[in-house]
Amino acid sequence: MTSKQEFIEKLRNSNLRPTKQRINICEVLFNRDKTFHFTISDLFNLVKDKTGEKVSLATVYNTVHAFHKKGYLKEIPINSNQTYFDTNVTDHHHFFDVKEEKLIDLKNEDVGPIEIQKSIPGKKIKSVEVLVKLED
Amino acid sequence: MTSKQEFIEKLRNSNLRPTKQRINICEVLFNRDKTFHFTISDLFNLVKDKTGEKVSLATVYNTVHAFHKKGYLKEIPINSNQTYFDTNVTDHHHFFDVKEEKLIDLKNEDVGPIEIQKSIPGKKIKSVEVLVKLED
DNA sequence: ATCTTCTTTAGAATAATTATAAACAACGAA
DNA sequence: TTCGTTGTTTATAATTATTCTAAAGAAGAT
Repeated sequence: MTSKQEFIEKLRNSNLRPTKQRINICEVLFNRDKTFHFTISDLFNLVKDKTGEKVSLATVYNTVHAFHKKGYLKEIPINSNQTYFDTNVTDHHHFFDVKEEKLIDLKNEDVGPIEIQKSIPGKKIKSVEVLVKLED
Repeated sequence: MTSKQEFIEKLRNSNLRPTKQRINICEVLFNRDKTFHFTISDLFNLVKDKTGEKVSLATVYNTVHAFHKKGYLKEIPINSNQTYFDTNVTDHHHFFDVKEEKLIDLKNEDVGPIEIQKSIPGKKIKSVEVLVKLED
């Protein structure tokens, strides 16, 4: 069970004051067992459903972006018109079930080490992400 | 050098009639040596610059989508507000220069073999793609 | 308490994409 | 070739995701 104190700490670390609305957002994001893949729209609706309190869309965007910047959320690249985020911020990869449009986590040990044998002068590697598409 | 006949064939295979506008689009897309990464907006501007003839944005969208559906173009998943396409439809990997918002192809031999040690019952792997983000 | 600074919010602004519908072009049969 | 059918182009409107704005309200420090 994740405590309110942890939420407040996360918010403070992200340079956000712990307001009622933001704590409700944390409740939906982090008070769960399994990793959570979501769009802003998903989150917006879940906050209302789970806490019974309305939060404005702008607050959801603002909070998610701050968490993302701080590294408490990870953005996931899939072909979609909406941006997906993930509460699992460890270095990991994804299956994407093309038919069902569903994301599935891959543990780091599920994918062998990836060697990049090319470099661009003046640039360094920020991240390496693998997307494995699945079909029937 | 790619011929007009090839463009017409690609268009017909995609269930599109070969019109002047669509052939102009093909000219920009396929009449080149190296692989081409683009957004719809890039393509729209290049058609005007390269052929001297204006094409409506709607026609560009419609043609690109048909080619994508048929497999003549590939969509590249990057975290961006715009959708990127690639004329290289083989399985391959990418660098993405986050600052300059530019895609760079990685040859298959630039990336070591990738082992996926997990499987989902009833599903098989369709593709494995790596996106390497670069920063300064 | 009080003052400053940050936050919330509804609604407006923006940007990418998709839909619409009227004028027009390609196709194919006679 | 001509004509009817069907697909296409286009400007523009509609839609959708996201960001911005500015006024009212809440948190933090003293």
